[in-house]
Amino acid sequence: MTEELSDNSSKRRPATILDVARTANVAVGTVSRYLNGFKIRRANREQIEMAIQTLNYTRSAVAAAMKSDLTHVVGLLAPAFDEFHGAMLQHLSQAIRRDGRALLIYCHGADARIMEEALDYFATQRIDALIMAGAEELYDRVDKLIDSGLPVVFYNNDLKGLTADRVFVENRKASRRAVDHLIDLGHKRIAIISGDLEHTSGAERYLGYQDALNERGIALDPKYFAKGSWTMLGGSDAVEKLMVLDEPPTAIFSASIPMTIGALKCLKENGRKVPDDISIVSFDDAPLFNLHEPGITAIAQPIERIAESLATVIRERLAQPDERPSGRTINLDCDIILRGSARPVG
Amino acid sequence: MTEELSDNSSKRRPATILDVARTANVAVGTVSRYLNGFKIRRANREQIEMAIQTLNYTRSAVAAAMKSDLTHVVGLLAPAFDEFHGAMLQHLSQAIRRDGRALLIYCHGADARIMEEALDYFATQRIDALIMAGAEELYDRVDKLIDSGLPVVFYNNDLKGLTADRVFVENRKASRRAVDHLIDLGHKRIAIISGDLEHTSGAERYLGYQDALNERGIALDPKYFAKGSWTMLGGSDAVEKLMVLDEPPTAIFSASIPMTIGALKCLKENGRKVPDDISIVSFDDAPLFNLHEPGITAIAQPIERIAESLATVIRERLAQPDERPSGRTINLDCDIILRGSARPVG
DNA sequence: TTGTATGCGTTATCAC
DNA sequence: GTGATAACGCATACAA
Repeated sequence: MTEELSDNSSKRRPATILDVARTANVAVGTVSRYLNGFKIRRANREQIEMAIQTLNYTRSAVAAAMKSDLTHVVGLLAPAFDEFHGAMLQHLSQAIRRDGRALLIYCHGADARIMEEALDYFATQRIDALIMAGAEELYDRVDKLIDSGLPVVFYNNDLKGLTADRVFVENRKASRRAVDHLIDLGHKRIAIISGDLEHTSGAERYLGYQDALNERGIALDPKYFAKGSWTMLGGSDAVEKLMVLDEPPTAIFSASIPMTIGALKCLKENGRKVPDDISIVSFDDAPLFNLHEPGITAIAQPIERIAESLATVIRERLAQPDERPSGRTINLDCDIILRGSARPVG
Repeated sequence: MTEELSDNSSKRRPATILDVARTANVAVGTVSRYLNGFKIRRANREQIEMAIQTLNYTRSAVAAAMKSDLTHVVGLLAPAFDEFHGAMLQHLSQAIRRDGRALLIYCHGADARIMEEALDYFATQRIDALIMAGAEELYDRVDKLIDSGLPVVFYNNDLKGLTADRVFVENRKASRRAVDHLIDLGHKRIAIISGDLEHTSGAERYLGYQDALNERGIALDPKYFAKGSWTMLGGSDAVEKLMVLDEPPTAIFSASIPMTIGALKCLKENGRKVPDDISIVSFDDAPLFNLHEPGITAIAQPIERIAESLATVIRERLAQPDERPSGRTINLDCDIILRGSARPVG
């Protein structure tokens, strides 16, 4: 009975805008106006500030969201948080922080069921925007989400046909440059450890590989195509197959960090020296690639600029809630970092 | 004027529980009960399910949160998303997903101002629980948060004196084992590249270093203490100082991955071979440490179990909202992974 | 079991 | 500028 009154330390409900209004002797509207940065009478402002202090008032974003339909939360659907996604997340988080928002993250580990679950969760949570790598299986559901008014931004992998913003890197161009580099060094038997071709980034990296070979008059040889499925295990399996070929490749282009690591591991276990026995170039750079002996020549995505671009796109989209144009696409260039893992053939 | 009616594709407001009730010819209460998994009449259930389908209804977590005071969102305040935090985040995210929750993340980059900003943001968002590494500067504010009823879980660094749950690893014991290993190999001039001693994890790792030396009768020599401040740059600076000593160390214990990388980089640039010229052991393991030549002997934190423990602690705490006991502490053991970077002295 | 009515903490729309 | 009041969408106590 007296419980509720006596126990005022642990379960006391937080002060509301109403409490503040009462304590400050003003109307709730006035407090609300103050909180939202509108001009109010000076005397009132001081009263309100004092009341907020004494009551320890914190405005409830959830109640505010009911009216404004804005949660100040941005969803991020990502497969994992490896080197690339970790770095990306860090910069992204810091970038949208400046707009008063934060990231609500869902990690799906390439499981389609979890992706759908994530979409449901995000829909329920009424996030302001969604950042995700496209996945064909999700077309209908993402379409619905977009249709319901949720701004979506794709990165890494496209989901074509949907009205959304997009931030990508020039996968094809960069891959071509990487393979060009190998050709420049005299390599002709160049293998690719490819990501999933259903992913646009996987497909484009393969196309870049193809471009380079075509342009330099080197015939595309299917036996030098090894699927690595983006994973470390896939990378080592791929190298395993490549090594037993009659004419094994003299150089490898690996389409991602985990696959590169797998490849290096397999090479090492089989006593193949990089770059003496075989050259390798990796798409995506890792801090330790520089320290590895030899240093791993790699394509570096401009992670910071990707994050900045994502933040900018979202900021601008959310600043004009009514517009719904066809969506913009940003394409960022990558750098190639020359280190020791690729050397002249022979 | 007719705008609102004609434009029913882009701006149509989402269906509410009320719409569902109307379409299904039942009362809102019934729909609510259905949504929350209570038993209702079969015919009604079918009507409701159909209505939800046709109306494309998605329950609003924000409205629900107003009543229940539960947002199903857990805050995570982290300094960065490097190897350790990235892996941790991934497992944590997947673990709490099973409880229907997701992580709202704020990245502070060791900036106290941003940490406070994060706390404010989290308070406003009415998260269900907060996971964070302790930081002395935040004592008062976190205290207030806890006092207001927010369950807090500390990891990595403690913030002593607060009533909260805690999930840590045995930093001291593991560090001692690492240094023991070096002593076993005959090293006597063993340096530590230390993290920040204000952080409990930094302090404990130092204590473990000290324990090992003490127990084996090796005098603690202040010139072998080098502060690395957790960063890569700090790591290389520390090694720089160590190398110009009259009697440089024959072995180094580095208290974190970035510092280890910095140390290796500096060693390499100065032509010092690991382990021929100097041995090194790292606290925290990285995937590429295995590939490095030589492999880096490292202490591996049980990241998955940390994540699981955090998830469990939160699950249980949230299952008993009324209890407010003194908080439990979980201490997890680390593994030491022997590779080639430490070898007998001489 | 089901329907009704009220409250959760804000913001926005009015008159004043 | 300010004060009163009506939503926002859901959950729930209570009556039926």
